[in-house]
Formats: sequence, C-alpha cells, structure tokens
Amino acid sequence: MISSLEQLTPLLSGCAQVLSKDELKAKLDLGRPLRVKLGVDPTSPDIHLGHTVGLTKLRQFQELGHEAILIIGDFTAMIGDPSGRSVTRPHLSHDQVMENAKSYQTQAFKILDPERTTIRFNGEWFEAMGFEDVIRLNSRVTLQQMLQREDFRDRIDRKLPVRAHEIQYPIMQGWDSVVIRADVELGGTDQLFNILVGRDLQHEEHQPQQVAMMLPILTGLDGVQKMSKSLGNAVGVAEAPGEMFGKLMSISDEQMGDYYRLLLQEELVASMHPMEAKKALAERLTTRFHSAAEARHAREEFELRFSKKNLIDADLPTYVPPGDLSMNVISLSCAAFKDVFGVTKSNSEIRRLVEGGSVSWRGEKVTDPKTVITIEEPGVLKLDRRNAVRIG
RNA sequence: GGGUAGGUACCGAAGUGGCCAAACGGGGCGGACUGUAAAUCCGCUGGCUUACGCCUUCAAUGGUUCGAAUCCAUUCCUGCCCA
Repeated sequence: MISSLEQLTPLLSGCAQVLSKDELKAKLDLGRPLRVKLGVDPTSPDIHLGHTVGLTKLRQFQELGHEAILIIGDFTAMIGDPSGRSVTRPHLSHDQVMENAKSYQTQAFKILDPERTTIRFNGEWFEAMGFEDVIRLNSRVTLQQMLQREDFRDRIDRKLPVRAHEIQYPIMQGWDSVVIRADVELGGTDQLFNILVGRDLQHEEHQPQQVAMMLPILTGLDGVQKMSKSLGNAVGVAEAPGEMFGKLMSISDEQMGDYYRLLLQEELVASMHPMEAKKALAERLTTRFHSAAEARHAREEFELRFSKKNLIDADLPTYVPPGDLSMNVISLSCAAFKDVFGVTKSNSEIRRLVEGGSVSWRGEKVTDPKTVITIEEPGVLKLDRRNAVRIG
C-alpha cells in the first residue's frame, strides 16, 4: 500500500468537504485497509450519473487497497431520505425495493470492482430490531438535533408537514455506520447531516468516528435541481448510447465544468469551444458505459441528425403502418409514437404538436391536423424535437 | 380532546351560485433563433371530436338548486393556537 500522504491528495480531490482531513490522514496512517461506506437507496431500478459520482470515489478507494462497503438501503428506501426534499416521499413496498436493488447492483458494478466490494442490505439489521430496540436507538439523539436539519427547518417554516418517521432516516443511516464500523462515509453534500449523525452514534457506541467525505451534487439536465430520476432530469447509466449522448448534449454550458470534474475527474479546458467540449464529454461518458465504437456511432448520428438536420440518412427506427396507405397525420403519429417509442399520447396532445409546427412529413411541415398522409413511397416523419421515424 | 384556518389542474395561487375546463405566475411541451447551450420572442398546456358540441375534473360522499369549485350535511386529510 502506498503511503498515506500519496493517497491523501487523490482522495481529497473533487471533494466538497471532508470532516476532517486530519482524521482521514490519521486513519490512513493506520496502514490497514479502511472500511469505506457508501449508501444507496434503491428507490428506482436505475442508477444515474449522479450516483456515479460517489461510486467513482469509492472505486478510487478500492484501487488504493481499501474496502468498499456498498450499503443497499432496502429498508431505508421504504422510508425515503427526506434530504433536500420539500415533501414527504411516497412509500415503496419491499418487493419493489428488492426488485430495484437487483439492477442497482449490476449497474453499480459498471464502476466498482466486484472483487473488492462488500454489499450489505440494511434490512439485515433493521428487520431484526424490535420496537424496544428502536426506542433505545432513538433515545441516543435529541429532537432538537434532528430539527437542526435545514430541510426540516424549512418545511416547518413553510408550515408543511414533517412526518415523525422522517426524522428516523438520519438515525437509521447513522446506525448503518455503527453496524459496519465504517471508517469513512461518502455522500453528497446534502448528506452532511446524516453522516454526522453516524459519527454521533459511533461515539455513543464507543467506536472510532467515521470521516465524513462530501462530494458535490451533480445537477440534472434541467441545470438547476439535483439529478434524480423522479425529477425526470437524470441520465441513466443503462440508457442506450444514442439517448445518453443526446441527453448529455442538452446540458447547459454552466454545468459542464462540474460534469468534467465530477464525472471525468479532470478540469474542463477553458479554451475549448463549449460545443466541442460537450461532444467530447458525451462521447467519453458514453464510451464508459457502452463502448468506444457505440459512442463514436452515437456522435456521428447526433451530428447527422441534429447538426446537419439530415433525417434522411439518419439511422431512424422504421414504422410500418398496419393497413391503410392513407392516414390522417394525427392517427399516423399517434400510432408511431406508440409502436416505436412506446409512448402513449392523446390525440389532443398530438394535434398540439402538429399545430405547433413540430411535425413534418418528407421534410415538409404539416400544420393542419386534418392533413391526410398518403404513403406512396417511404419517407421520414418527424414527430417532435428528438423523435422521428421512417415510414413504409 | 377544544379552537381556528385550509384542501382548486404538474407546482404555487385566484375564483365564493350561471360569463369556469377554471384568471395569473412558475414549470413542462412545441416553434423561431442557435451549438438538442444560454438569453429572447411566439404558441400550447383535461379527454373525445373535422366541426357544432359532448364528457370527466376544483379532497370524498350525499343534499339544496333550473344550474355548484362556489350553499348545506357528513367523512377524510393538513397547518396553526390551546390542552
């Protein structure tokens, strides 16, 4: 194992905050592999780029010879982390959670080294707890402590409900640290409070306290909010290469620096044209989760379709209408959306698209919803900003 | 348990008997412009219908009325104050 000082620099890079660096240094000086914890709640079946920030840091620890402990919060997922939320999360059933957990693991191993990863489900210890144990655990913290949290504060100020179970979340996350005797816990900056509760509980249990390592939060495609599947602004690691590339091309220039730093672990070259920088980013990330060839292809397709606006030569899905060769634009579009993209849109929705000038047939805009399209020979039907199909 | 203020579309928020599919703002979608960036401008934003129009929606259920998001009753939910 390389010296603690040599490890310290790469480990600290990219961190938003570390409590404390001295403690981390001291732990590294112990000369043994550290137990590094990262918790994820499988609230949806897919991991997105936001998750990969922490996973990548964890991978870095692994490469330096430390022990990665990935906590799958099968139990905590049912409660939902109130961090950064202004509303109570919906409950998930345990079955749903376990289903999600499965794909989470496989996707997490796109980044982590499976050989050197310990996976623990926190249901393992929480399910075994009786009410008495829960009460005893709760007696370790004060309500005032829990209410210090900004998101609770905020909700109280805004006169929104805060459910009693929500304040359990930090306690549970903290207890995970006690159970696995974590040396370090990784998390986004919004996890600060939860991670500190872990330290408190470890102290109560007469354990050495974990170091809190906070990574910056990756913003989603909207450029404002934290990347999250439920906000619909996420790029999933299992998404198709073309999807992934395209989504990454839609991030704002302001976000690019963060994306470079947090996902590629390097600095954005300021002199680069933003569009080129973005294409490079998209291609590299697509390569990471797919392959260089697929990423290359995604880029070429993107340039063809969106930069050159050449839909004719683009690699579009084909839709063959079942019977009629003459169809109303709306019916045709509706069927294409459904059969090709699996998206069900109402006729009204499609009429709006048509009237809004989004739909075109063989390069000609169709703005009259009454238009009947006659398919004499194959052609391209553009549906909206990003979707088009070849008909015939 | 008592008092009190509330529950309106994705969110915030008007509306308090007909002119309400419901103002306004945000968000979202589409268009123009572009680099699927930002900014700006324009349009759309319950469903069905070529259309006249019809249907479902203002926490839930029942009622009053020619007519209800609006009035009444009951129920459920939330905030605040008191105990």
